[in-house]
Amino acid sequence: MAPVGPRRELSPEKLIVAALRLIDREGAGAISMRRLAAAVGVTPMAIYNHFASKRDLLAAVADHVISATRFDGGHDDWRDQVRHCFEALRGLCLRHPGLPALLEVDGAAPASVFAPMEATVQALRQAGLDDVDSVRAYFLLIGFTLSQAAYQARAPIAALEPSEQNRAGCDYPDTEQLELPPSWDFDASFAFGLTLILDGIAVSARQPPEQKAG
Amino acid sequence: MAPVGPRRELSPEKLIVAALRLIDREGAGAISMRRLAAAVGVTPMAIYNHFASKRDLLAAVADHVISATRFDGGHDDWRDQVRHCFEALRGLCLRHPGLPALLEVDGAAPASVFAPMEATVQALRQAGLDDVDSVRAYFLLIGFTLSQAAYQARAPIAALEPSEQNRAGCDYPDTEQLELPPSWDFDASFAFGLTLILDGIAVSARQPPEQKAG
DNA sequence: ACCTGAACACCGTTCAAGT
DNA sequence: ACCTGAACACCGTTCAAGT
Repeated sequence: MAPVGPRRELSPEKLIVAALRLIDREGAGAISMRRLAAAVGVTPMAIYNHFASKRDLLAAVADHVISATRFDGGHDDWRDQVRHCFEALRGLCLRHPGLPALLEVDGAAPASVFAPMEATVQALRQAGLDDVDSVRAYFLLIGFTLSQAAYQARAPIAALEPSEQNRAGCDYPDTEQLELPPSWDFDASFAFGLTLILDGIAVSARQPPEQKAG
Repeated sequence: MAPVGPRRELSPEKLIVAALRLIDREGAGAISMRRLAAAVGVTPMAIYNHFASKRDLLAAVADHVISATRFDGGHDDWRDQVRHCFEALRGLCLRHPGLPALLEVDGAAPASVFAPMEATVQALRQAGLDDVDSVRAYFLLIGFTLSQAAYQARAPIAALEPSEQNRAGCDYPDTEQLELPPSWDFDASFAFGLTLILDGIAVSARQPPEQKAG
């Protein structure tokens, strides 16, 4: 006889994975204790043997996703380090479109939000910022990255894309007359913002901005 | 006999004002059709005579707050213009702490989010950015402003402030050893970020950064 | 046109049992 | 230790009446 696996068919890990799949597939708003329970074939109250509350469960889901990622790319240049960190975070958000909304839930932002902070603060110190300015720049970077990702995740449903038909008849003449491409390039928009912030950090740290081609 | 006022004691405006007061006092998560109805002394279903859905109501609340604000300060310098615009938006968020959360609700971000866009795009054109980069910079600015305000509104409840006790034992040595003041100065953090972004825009536009004292 | 009351299909969570 | 089932106090919204 092969030794049987763990008798318990339910576990925190199994719940986390099922919750993440539910969130990725139907959005962060679609998850409920009852739907998650049904998805793993169990009674809603069974979940409470593994998590004290829905909030705790969501925090664990966020932590599971974030702690599986390395934000420190081991780059020498502080710009490369910061770039790597927030491109990794953005990649995470694109693969798990519910993640930004998850981190906005009160108390669901877990200790793991300090992981990208660690990598960033190291880099910004190297750039010449002091402790307080490093944390300030970190909040700017993470706010920018998460809001862009949340916006992108919402865009297809909420029709918030700055495309032609959303701006038509909005009573703001300059906004209406903007010449924008028919579909918004979120990748380019993120790259633009990240470079802009890095240039701003360089100015704060009295370093020259990055060399530009052309 | 003085002419009587409108016979109708319920109106969209009355509902909007009551909803805003409820949101300001108990947070955006505390509002429900039933609680709002009770607050104005009416049956929940009476609201549906004035708004098609809860989402429509929340959008109207956000619109009411935002459209009462002038984001264009009429400044000549593009930096002053952008500063004015986002300081006004931030002031709005501080007076109505539920506003950032409100704008994150799917579809509740109303046409009025284009009001700060108008003032910003005008200024950024003047700075020398093209249409696409102006919109990109606008998204950066509004994402930064709203995320900072949301973070600040959440901080007292969610204990997310980067103060000593929240970072203790978080397994990230550099983060733990940061020398930060015991209470976080959100105003200074916002000012830092705004200046940093303006400097970054200046670099993008190939303009010299702002002159610094000292 | 505007408001009510009952009802439907949901929530998160507590509590008392079962094994 | 772990799971169930019933129940409580909520949701947003539909529907049929009332005026």
